[in-house]
Amino acid sequence: MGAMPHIPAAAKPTATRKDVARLAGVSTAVVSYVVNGGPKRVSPATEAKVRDAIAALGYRPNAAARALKLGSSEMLGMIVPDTTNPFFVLLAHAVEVAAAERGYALLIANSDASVTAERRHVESLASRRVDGVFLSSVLFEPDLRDLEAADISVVLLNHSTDSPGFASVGVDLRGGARVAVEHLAGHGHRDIGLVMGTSTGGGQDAREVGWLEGIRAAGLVPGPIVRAPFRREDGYRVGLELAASTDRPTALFASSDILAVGLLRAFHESGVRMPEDIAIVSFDGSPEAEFSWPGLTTLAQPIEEMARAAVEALVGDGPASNRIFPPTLVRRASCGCQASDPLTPRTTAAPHHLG
Amino acid sequence: MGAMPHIPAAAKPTATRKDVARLAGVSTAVVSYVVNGGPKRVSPATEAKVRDAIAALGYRPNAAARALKLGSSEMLGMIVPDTTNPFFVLLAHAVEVAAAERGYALLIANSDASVTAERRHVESLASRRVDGVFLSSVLFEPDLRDLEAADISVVLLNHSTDSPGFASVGVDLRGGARVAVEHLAGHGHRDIGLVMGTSTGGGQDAREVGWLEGIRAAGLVPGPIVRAPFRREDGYRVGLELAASTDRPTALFASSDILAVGLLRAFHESGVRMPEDIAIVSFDGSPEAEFSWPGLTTLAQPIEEMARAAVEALVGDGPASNRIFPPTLVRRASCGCQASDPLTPRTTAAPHHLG
DNA sequence: ATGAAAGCGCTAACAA
DNA sequence: TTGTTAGCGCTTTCAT
Repeated sequence: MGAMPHIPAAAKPTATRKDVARLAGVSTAVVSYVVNGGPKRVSPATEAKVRDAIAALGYRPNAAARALKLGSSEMLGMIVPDTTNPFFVLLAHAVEVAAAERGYALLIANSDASVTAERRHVESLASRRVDGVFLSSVLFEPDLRDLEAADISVVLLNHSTDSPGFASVGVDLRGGARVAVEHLAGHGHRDIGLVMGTSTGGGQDAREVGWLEGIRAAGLVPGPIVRAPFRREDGYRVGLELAASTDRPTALFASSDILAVGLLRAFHESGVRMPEDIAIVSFDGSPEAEFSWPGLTTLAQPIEEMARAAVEALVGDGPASNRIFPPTLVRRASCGCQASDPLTPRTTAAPHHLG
Repeated sequence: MGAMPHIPAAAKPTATRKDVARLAGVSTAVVSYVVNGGPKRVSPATEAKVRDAIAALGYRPNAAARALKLGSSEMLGMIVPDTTNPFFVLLAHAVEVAAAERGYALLIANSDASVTAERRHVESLASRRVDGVFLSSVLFEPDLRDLEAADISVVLLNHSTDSPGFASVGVDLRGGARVAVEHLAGHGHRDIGLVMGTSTGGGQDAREVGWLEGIRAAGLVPGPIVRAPFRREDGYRVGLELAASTDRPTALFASSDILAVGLLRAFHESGVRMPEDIAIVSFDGSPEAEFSWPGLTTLAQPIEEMARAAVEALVGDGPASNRIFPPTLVRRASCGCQASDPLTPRTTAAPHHLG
């Protein structure tokens, strides 16, 4: 306990509902009615007495008891695969806000891209009887058995393939990638490579499909594909290789901002100018893309909307659905759009929308 | 519940401890003993029977019931002021890991630098009967009354002034700032400015004190002080002003990496070269400092250690203490240390440690 | 409009 | 070594 900030002598045992009832001269049921605003009505006079007693005692309902009785903890869980990636961090924060709006607290667990940790966390969340979990899984095809067994609802967050029977919220990876490539082609590029993030599960990432579609649509030949884990340092590593290679493409689509951040750094060190020597468009729309040098043209994910949709899917009462949101192309300097590269204003003016 | 991923027909009511007891042919107490490993011993044979029953039923203890009985939720709360700042995000993650090591889940709440939100979250955490909270307050002198009233332990995380009676964990802001300035002075700079982040509460930030100390120690005259909120865009804004000013200092100490990231961007746009025209040292040691261009020399906070110490302070049994950790100077290119600016290896070799 | 009381699932003191 | 049982604080049905 060493951390108590006050003089222990003052420690009064936490007031319970019974104490309030006694002080207010009513039954415990009545206290419940006023605290919860129902299910029965109470007369204004008694209500006032109860409120006074609550205030006098500093009474605070015990969430555990409530959860036990109700069978609902009014908590939601979220499993985040990578706190090193600002995209997930922003997403988690947005979810926390959206959940709070509906009275739910959020228990966040980081799986750090480990399947074992993911399972362990599912276990812990199930035990805590969360009312549902947002799973941003490492796996392409996440293992939902534990969740099923525990009879807890899931929404797959950041999942972009339609999976009948599951609720999911994601972004249109394929369409976004395609827009990226077409944008680059619009700048006159004919040799457009792909820097693709690799994830744990198998399965092909839709960004790769979209990239290829964009290439085909522009009547081009696919440029080189480079693969690396979704981390800045791996983007850096492959950037160094790309910079040194003799048949370097003139443009690159990077499947994530953090990969692009690594590329930027590698190209700077190698004296490869952007966008003159190589143009880049990336994916996510994180703050790092905005403040990098040059600013990264990126497909911004509508994080708040996705978070809201996910919460709705989890605790709302619509049917299970697969919601796919379109990303927005935010033009900055890395693709060649802006020569002077002024900072993108926060309130993005008239962005290009997909779909 | 539209989000259920399985065929509802299969939904079996969650097994309780009583079901396990029945199936194993023992009493509920015995089940408790094996689940909790005590307080009584059970024979290996019965233990096996119980474990089988648990597995067969997919039994999972109900944390709410346990919390109600024990008066402890085995959850800790953390109030984070700004999820836009990677430092806090990393810190929260480290705390989550450290807490998990001791069997605690972490309920994270973002106050977004709002005092109202901070209070609301304290309220909610208190109601959920968390066993303690980590408070990274917006306020210089946080308001602990609610926490006291709720009789819940607190450790002030990211709090660097000694406050008798409170447990706190922080970094040596003053010493770090001083090292930064001395390092810059060592590079020959005589005009060293300060870009200071402003926070909600009053009170002087120790980094400002340290900066001044460093200046004095080097026998210099204080350079200009510029103040801005702790955000990338504000760093950018003041960077633009600094770039345009006629009596710009030759070096800058920025009180946070994110401020420095904004400065970097502004200087690039303005054609101010770093470190040639202006050298920069910042504070925190976030990944953004590592991947920026040029790489930022920064005072890295020992986040994992701080997190561990905070958890220890909250749930360990030592006396309340004020732990101050020394930051480490990580040399990169922004101060003028590295001409070629290769990426700092992850395993920082022989860094300079503060006393 | 208010009250009495059962019971949510679990722990641990006490009994056997 | 194992079993019985009294609550933890709350919600809500069923009386009054």
